[in-house]
Amino acid sequence: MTSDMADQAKTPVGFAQHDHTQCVEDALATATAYCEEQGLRLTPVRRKVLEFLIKEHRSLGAYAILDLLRKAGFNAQPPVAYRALEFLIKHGFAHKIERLNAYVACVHPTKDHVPTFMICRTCEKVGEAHTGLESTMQVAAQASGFQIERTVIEAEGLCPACAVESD
Amino acid sequence: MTSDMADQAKTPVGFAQHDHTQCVEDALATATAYCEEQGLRLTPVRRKVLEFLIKEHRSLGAYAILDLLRKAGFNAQPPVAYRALEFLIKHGFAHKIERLNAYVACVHPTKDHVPTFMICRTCEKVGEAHTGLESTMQVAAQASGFQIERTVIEAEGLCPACAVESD
DNA sequence: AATCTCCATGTAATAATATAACATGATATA
DNA sequence: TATATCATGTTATATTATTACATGGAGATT
Repeated sequence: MTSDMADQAKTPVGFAQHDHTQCVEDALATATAYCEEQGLRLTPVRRKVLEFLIKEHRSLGAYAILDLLRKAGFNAQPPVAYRALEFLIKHGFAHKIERLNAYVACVHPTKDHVPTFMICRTCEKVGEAHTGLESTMQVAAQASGFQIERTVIEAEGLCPACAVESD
Repeated sequence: MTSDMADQAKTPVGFAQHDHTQCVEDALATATAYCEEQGLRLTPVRRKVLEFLIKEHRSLGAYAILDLLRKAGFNAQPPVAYRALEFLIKHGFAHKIERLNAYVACVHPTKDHVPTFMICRTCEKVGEAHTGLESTMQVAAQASGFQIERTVIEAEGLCPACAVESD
């Protein structure tokens, strides 16, 4: 394990302090470059949805995204939002939080990984960590002959800031 | 770790062969006894819903349960099913599978635990294993100051039987 | 026994999340 | 330009879940 990975496990992005403007720009730039390189079409709707997600470190429901799209002038119906999300998820720019039926931007898109989400029940921020738990799961699964194709790992509780407040 | 726990990790209940009639009876008896002991009311609807869940080693959606209730003569509306499920989950007799928005009976009710679900995408059976992953998550969470209150761990893929078929 | 309280259930209405199906439009390439 | 492919527009509807309020039933208190 590199020290960089250890850092990630310790500080789920989203709770840590950081230059958020930069964070948003970087993520959009990365996505743009990656799509260019892969011949993927980061169309206006898709880009806009990604932007909405990156701007928050919270998850957004599909209909919240739809509202934002409308406010941005995209006179959109549900399938528009769902299709954009489908694209973003498929190519690793976003994840679905199953516990919330909602969506978040991925903190390090384009890399294949199994995210562990930490969902704050108070401020609704969502942090993405990488704990390597999936390898343990693989071991357990293989022992019983189960072939894992996708893994959902989500923890719900209090983020550092909200935990302090509730003392 | 006891050898009993190791066995559980290796054979998620649901995929292993077993005497299912006995399995159902035992589970209902355990639930009945536990409710008696705790002063909980395992009413007809609640008991029936638990029975439906135990009979399957698959998850059932709330509306599937509702249909079964109706067929069993319970002329029921959605809140009836959701309230029964709420009771069963609260007291450890059932779990919600977030990935599927569906519900399964717990394989060893009344014990506090963090289940790991293995969901077969073909036959839809759901196995419940216990991998101890939550302690690893606790460590990762504590390092960043996050307080975990609830954990969702679900893997989706092919169960042993379906994996063989798809070869 | 009457009444009270608590919990559970019955019922109607609606909210929130998601998809199906088909028409139209845009882009790239032969 | 023709054509194939992918993306979007649009309507309708499916699926999952909750709110709100009325009714009922069992045990405790008087």
